Amino acid sequence: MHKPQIKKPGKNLTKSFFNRSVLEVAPDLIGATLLVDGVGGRIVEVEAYHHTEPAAHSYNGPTPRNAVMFGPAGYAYIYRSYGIHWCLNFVCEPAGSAAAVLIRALEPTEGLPLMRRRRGLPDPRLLCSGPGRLCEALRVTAVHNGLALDAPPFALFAKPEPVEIAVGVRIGLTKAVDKPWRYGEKGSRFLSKPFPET
DNA sequence: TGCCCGATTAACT
DNA sequence: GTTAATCGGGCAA
Repeated sequence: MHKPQIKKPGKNLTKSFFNRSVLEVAPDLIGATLLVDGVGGRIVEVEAYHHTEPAAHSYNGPTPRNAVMFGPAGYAYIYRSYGIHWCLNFVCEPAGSAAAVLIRALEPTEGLPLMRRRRGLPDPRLLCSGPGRLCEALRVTAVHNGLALDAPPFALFAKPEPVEIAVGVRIGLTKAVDKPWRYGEKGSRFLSKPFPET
């Protein structure tokens, strides 16, 4: 009689969600839920990249590594960072824009024991607070490069309610350092770095 | 072919 | 605050 209710964090995100300006999609992702094989949490920090600015991997045109960025919206672009870490991006805008959103931090909600084991650290704040960290916690690697975001192993749900957004400059760059294309949930304790107070 | 450096992290002092 | 770890992309030669 009582129907077991799967509590969805929000409505499923489709490819059309990503087929917009990367500067609209990026803040819209704050508060959305990202799961990989059922493990993940709420997105609390992202950065936008676009081929027209020199900080983007796509700035110098297509290569084997960044090919996915030049494809259609709604797919995962994954690259190796500093020879050590993996970083996860969502491709946005019509094919050829080579625009993407880097997922920088999650608030862990699903599969915490598994994430703790993968990370080897008990502190929930250190599970997904950084692009390399969250890829390790969700076990995202090159095998996910080019996969659609609206099909397993990915699951994405829109934010169920509005979120207060903080804006700042992107982290770890030497080029185009002044663009305010970093977005986060204001006051979140799961950011890779705090946003400077206004 | 060789060289430099990066959308990072953790373990140091 | 500093630095080692570690490797593929991109460019010069």
